[in-house]
Amino acid sequence: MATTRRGRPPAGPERRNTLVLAAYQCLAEDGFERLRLRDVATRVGIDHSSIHHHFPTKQDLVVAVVDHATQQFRSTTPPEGSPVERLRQHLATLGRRIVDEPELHIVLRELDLRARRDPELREIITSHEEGWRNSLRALLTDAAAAGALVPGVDPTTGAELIIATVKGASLASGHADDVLELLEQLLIRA
Amino acid sequence: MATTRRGRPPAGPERRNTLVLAAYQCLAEDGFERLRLRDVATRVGIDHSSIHHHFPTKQDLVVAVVDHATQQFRSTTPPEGSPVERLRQHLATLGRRIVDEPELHIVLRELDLRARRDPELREIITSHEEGWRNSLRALLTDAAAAGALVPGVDPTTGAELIIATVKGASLASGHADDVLELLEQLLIRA
Amino acid sequence: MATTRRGRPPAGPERRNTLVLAAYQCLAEDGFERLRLRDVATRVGIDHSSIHHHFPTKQDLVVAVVDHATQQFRSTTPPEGSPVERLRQHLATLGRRIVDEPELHIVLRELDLRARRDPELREIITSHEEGWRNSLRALLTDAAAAGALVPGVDPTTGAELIIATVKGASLASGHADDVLELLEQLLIRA
Amino acid sequence: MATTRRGRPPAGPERRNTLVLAAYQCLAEDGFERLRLRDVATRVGIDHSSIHHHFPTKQDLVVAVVDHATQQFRSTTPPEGSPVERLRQHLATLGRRIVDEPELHIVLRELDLRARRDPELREIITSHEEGWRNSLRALLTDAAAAGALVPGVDPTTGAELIIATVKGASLASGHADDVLELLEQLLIRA
DNA sequence: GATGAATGAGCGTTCATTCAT
DNA sequence: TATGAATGAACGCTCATTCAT
Repeated sequence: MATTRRGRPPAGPERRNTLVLAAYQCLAEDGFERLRLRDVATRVGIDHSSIHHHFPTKQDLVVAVVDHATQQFRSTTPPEGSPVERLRQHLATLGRRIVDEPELHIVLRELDLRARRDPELREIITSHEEGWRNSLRALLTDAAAAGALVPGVDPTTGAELIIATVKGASLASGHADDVLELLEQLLIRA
Repeated sequence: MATTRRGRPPAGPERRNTLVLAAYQCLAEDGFERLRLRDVATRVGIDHSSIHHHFPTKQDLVVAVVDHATQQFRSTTPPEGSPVERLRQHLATLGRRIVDEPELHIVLRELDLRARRDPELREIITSHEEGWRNSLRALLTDAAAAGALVPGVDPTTGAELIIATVKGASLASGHADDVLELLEQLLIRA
Repeated sequence: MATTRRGRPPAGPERRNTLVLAAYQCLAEDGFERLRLRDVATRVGIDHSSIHHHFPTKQDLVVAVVDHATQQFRSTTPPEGSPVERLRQHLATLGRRIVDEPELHIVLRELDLRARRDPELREIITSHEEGWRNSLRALLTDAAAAGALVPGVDPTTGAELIIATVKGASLASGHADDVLELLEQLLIRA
Repeated sequence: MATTRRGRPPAGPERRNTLVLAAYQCLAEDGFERLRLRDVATRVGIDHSSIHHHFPTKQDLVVAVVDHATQQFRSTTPPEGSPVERLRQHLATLGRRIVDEPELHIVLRELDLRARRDPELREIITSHEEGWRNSLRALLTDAAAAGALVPGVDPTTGAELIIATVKGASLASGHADDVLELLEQLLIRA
């Protein structure tokens, strides 16, 4: 019942995931501009032409990376608790992650730009972002109803502000935690 | 009264600027990933090899584009008036521009990502951003001294917050004006 | 009984050697100045980009050609017999070959000149020539000890003289055999 | 009567010679393979397109370089004295020059190879070499008639041997003087 | 004469993709 | 599945040459 071979990464259906992860890391390190199937293959330890057995085209691999990245992000979305507390934790978590592991958010920013010219990616990215936006809007609406928000904050625009700040903070990742903490203070009633 | 134009594209020393502008537009449309000297040349109406007469390498052209873009941005930095008014106008101007002519800020975001791997670009981008940051910090410090800011806003972090939000807003450019207006309301005492 | 040949050029691991041979012939015909990967590829019947599958860079192919040429030459170095007889046969063989198949020696002369500016080639060429030089020196020393040489011939300088004459004779290949025969007569006691 | 301008090389008809000299030096340093009109122009201090005012094509400049090089060589051909003495001095002069200023002979070897594929150069080179050959043949004939030569040396083949050795010695220029001295000793009766 | 701008053919190299094994 | 060989379009860049100024 040998489930994993020695040394070499496991072949079989997991190979797909390994490739996605490798491509994801390549993207984080070198950007779309220098994303090469050969590099991805080298990272995994297989021949570059073998990639096409798992992903017919480069674009298919890219799409899989987008799925991976958005799922990674989804795991950071609001947990349980009061609306204010959930908002607080959401921003705190994002701030910490951007500082500690900037790769995910860098990749997401690469994808934001790429999605402008790539309809297939745009659809995935947009739909994912829409989920995030709705979640934030609901959170803000609830928090406002509970009187926990600074008055005059439209939940829709507030959600947009949070999204923009998180995105921008991930481009200059050094102070993302401080920036998002300040944003939180400005939004939530003392 | 064009005395010399006859079919050929208008040569002369402006050719360099024309090329920079064309490259800038290519970058805005297709991103770094698909920036091709041949496309830039076609846009200007010359042979692609002629580019090398003005810019020895592609990188040299890219650097010139970075200079152009940062200068374009600089022209939006705070004008005259009271600190609060200048901050207000700065954010308003940026919001309007991001909505009306998103290209500049898209290009700047491309450059942010590219600068992560390109030391030459990083230096230019960093130095330019440092100027912006200092300007914002001074503005916030003055506004705070005048008691016009919401209390508890550290000027340094505040500047960082503004930068992050502007950058993020330029990636989802649709509501940049609303987002930046909200940020302004949150920062400035009613 | 060709079971697999059908139109396509005969691939397989010999492709590398085929390419080296083709490059060698191109070099003999057109010189370094006009050595083009596209010409080499055409000669072999493959696309020029395929060369890079076997030789990452043009220089790698050139190095392989140098190895080929020096090995070709090595097969003409002194065989068995008395020192005088071996020297005689060596010069006779070289003279005949230069007249009959001048390409090899033309290529070697191209390499001599190229090696002046190419350290990688210089090392190979120099080491190969050193072997030849030592072999000649030993031959002359033995022949002198046997009293078969004209008196007053220093083996080291004698080896140098032979090398120079062979090289020069290959540039005006018409009379190489006569020239080398005369040299032999001058060196060896009647 | 200012015959020469300050600093800059003199324009006018001497510009042609300056260019030939510069091209000659480029050729000595980098070989035909890397002979670039731009480099020649830079050396002279003018724009590369200006070369075409003096030499319509690159080939024309090359031809002029060939003329220059062969003339340089001609100035080393036998002077006055007895045949044997003239032969001696000829070889001694050549040996010394090859050691002291190898460039001329390196260029001549470049030309030997290039002439194989370039009919225009071949004609010049061949005609020049024919002069040298005849001169050597006459020298050897006279020396033989005077009983100063080792017996059994056919003047024609002897001339060929000298030419070959000089050429070959210029490719491994280090010991050219010793080599040619040995050749002289072998040819001339003690 | 000399220059700057432009040309266009051609170069070595890259890379996603295809396909027989 | 995986590989090695091959493809072909495209790329940044080079360089002799042309030509208006």
